[in-house]
Amino acid sequence: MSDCAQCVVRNRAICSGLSPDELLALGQKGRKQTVKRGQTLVWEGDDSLVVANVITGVLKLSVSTADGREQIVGIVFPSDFIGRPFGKESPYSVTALSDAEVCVFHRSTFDQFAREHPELQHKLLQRTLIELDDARQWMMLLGKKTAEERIATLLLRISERLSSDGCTGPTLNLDEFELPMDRQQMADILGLTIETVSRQLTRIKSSGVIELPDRRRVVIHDRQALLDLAEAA
Amino acid sequence: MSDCAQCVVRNRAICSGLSPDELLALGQKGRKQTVKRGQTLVWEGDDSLVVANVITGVLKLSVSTADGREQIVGIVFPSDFIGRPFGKESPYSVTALSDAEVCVFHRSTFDQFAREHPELQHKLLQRTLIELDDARQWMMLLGKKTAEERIATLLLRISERLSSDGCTGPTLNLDEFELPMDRQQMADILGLTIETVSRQLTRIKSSGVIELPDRRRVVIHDRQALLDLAEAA
DNA sequence: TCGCTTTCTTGACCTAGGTCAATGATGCCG
DNA sequence: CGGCATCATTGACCTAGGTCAAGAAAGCGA
Repeated sequence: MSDCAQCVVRNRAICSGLSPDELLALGQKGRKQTVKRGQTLVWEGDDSLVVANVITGVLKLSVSTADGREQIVGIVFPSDFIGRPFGKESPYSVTALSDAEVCVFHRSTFDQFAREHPELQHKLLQRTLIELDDARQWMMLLGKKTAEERIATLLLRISERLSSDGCTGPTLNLDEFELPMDRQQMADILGLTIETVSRQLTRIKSSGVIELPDRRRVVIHDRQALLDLAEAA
Repeated sequence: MSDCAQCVVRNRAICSGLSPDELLALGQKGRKQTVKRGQTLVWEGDDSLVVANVITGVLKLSVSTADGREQIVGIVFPSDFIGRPFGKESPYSVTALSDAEVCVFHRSTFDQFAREHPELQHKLLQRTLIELDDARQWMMLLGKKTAEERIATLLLRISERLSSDGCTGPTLNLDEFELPMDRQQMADILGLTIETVSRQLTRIKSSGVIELPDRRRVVIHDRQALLDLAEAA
């Protein structure tokens, strides 16, 4: 890794609390890697050899049953952290949903560095706690919400997440965005089938709350209505 | 708190890495509290004022929708940690499923102590990472598993968790245990209704894989068969 | 621009699990 | 004990969402 000081996610990634020389030390241990859409960086059950920061792109975390059912258990955006520090096996696969750039570390190297730098470990803890809160919110969605509520919730979450990325670029319009995934992947996140996702999207579209100019693009016309559809906590 | 050195969970709780004098310092900041079955220690959305270690008993973490649907997003056993350090609001309620004893700290006091003791923070991080892995396994269950698979998975998980508690007592029989929750709570964990839970339990019982001597008691006759029913990752 | 492939939508039908309503157990307190 | 309240089971029925099967619409390489 050459220059962390120029990194587009330097203010939001876990590196952000480090002093300039710590940053340099950590930076020397990492390397930038590009990942093509569809490429899997880590396989479920494999030894967890790497961790990484996401610089650009979107990736999914997924687990599968023996008979091939897949559940997406997390979506990872720029500035997010990937991988399972302090653990031998990765409990999920990490796969790119779009072309992506990540900043990769050997897990053992990173683990050691983290243990020697409490500030980094604290950042990691904070982030993990937030991820846990998110995962639990998602458990509520998967356990108790209707298909329509799930779709509405997902659209809102993605729109929030994508717009909050814009700290280096111009402020993005919260109400118009590109889905970083196809219908099947939406289904795998929401615990639904692709047909149900499609049907609910057309339903919400017909009601005028959203518009779908093309497969990936979403325009939210009435955010309050969408919030009402998403209901709940 | 008087005597951490005698604490029954001292070897497994997050305190376990601390030196004797650190333990003493932390111990002086905490206090033992009993919680009655059904009593709520922390409310969803409230300011998160306390964190705690569970000494005895079982508690649930739950989130609710505006219209009263409840999802249990975590079950907490002795030696587990409760609460949301480094965060203002608790994203879930914490309620006792049985009478329980917990060792409570003011959140801000605990936060500060943790920041000053990297070893404690590391333990907390490790534990949070495991909880996150568990939550994600549960997302798979909620998103993709059938009612029968869910029930089988829950029974196995509880039996593992209860038997691993026995580090101070005699080794408990893994295959016979008391459910720390009623049918409604099982339903709320599994994203099912009470009727479905009941039906699936009788189905599995009829097949001879388990026995249900009374409301709470479970005997696993054929663990492998139960594993097969639980299937998946 | 033309095929070819992949993705998405839509329709017809089915089923796992939800809902509603009794009925049966099991406490528990007097 | 005996009467009530809680909890669990069971049955009959219903429905949200799954399954299966066509199409329709994009993307894309030549």
